[in-house]
Amino acid sequence: MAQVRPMRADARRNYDRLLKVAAEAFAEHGENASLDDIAKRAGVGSGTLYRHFPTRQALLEAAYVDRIEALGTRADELAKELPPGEALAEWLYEVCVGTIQVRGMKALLGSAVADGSNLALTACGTHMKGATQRLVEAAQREGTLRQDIEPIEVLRLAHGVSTASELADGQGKSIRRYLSLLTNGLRPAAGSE
Amino acid sequence: MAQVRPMRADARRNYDRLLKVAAEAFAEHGENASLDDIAKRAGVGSGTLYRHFPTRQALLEAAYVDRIEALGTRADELAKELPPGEALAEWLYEVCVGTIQVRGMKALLGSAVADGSNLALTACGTHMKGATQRLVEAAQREGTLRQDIEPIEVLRLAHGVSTASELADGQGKSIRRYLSLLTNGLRPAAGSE
DNA sequence: ACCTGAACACCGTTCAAGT
DNA sequence: ACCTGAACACCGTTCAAGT
Repeated sequence: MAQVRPMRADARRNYDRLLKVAAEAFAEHGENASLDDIAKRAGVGSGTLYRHFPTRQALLEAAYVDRIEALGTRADELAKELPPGEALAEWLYEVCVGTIQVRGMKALLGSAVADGSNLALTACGTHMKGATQRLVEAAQREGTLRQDIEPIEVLRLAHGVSTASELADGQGKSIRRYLSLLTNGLRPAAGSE
Repeated sequence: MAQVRPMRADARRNYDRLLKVAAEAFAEHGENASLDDIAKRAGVGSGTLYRHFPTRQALLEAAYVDRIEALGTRADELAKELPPGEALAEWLYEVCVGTIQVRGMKALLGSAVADGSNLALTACGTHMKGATQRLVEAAQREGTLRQDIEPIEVLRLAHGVSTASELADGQGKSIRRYLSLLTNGLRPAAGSE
């Protein structure tokens, strides 16, 4: 976390513009938005883009890391306002809505919870897993969520719900419905309390 | 369904080789396999590929239409062997396994159940929807599946389960588990029988 | 009637030259 | 130290020329 050498003013300017433009482009065109186009719209050479963000994934993550952090904060707010089971459900709803409204975020969150993702590799992954863990464990203590489920699995299943909702209509009209089916399935079996 | 003019022998040969190679390529590299590569491996010019299959989607569908038909047949077999609810669950399992083992099929089935897909547009869509409808309605009559769910929604949710399983591990080890959570969620509410 | 492959457009990525 | 943009490789798609 050491504050490495501050950027030169022009570098800083380019970096910020790239992030802003990238967030727009990914939101509009999805994770495969043209990098060349992003560089052009930010008014920099393509090499500059690669200097700052060596991979598409790096740019994608940097573009949305603040949104991800906001989701983490939101989790804690909900945990204070609602009983654990409802807090989890509502948080997952907001996560799903985000992934559908901002097209690039679905890919980002997907790769964050994918099998190979080293925790260390993604700041986003760390935030998401932390937030989920707090909500999931509270719901399990409360007894409204099966004990035999891992936090990360909940995120993966929510990602599946987003995918299904995406198929149902371009927007997220089915998220609420599909998520409640999932929540149903995740409740402890009737006789096991 | 009129048997339009038979193909010239060389055209037929090219058509068949393209399908064979395409099925392999899509299975291995997913829906974005290089079309140029497919043409080369089939030993034809790229123009020939476009003549037979004007869009990537058309080739993808043609490459797997027999597999999709097989799934339709399989649905009827299972309906004879098992009680409706179990038949549906087992069939969805086999569908999910297919979409994960053969990489291109996930995209194909996804687009078949996507919002905009005109029934007419895809033979695959028609097969899948028909098979699902038979299984779903039987399970609803039996009382093991909520009444308020459409057959196509079951397919979309199964697609979501595939997506979640893909995130969990490269193969389909979690399909069984995630699918049973879904089945749980789809059971009629306790008091509503 | 069908096939071929050159030609074009587009995109990602690298790197020599510039400041 | 950082930026630029030309250069290269790759892929999708079209179409004039060939059989």
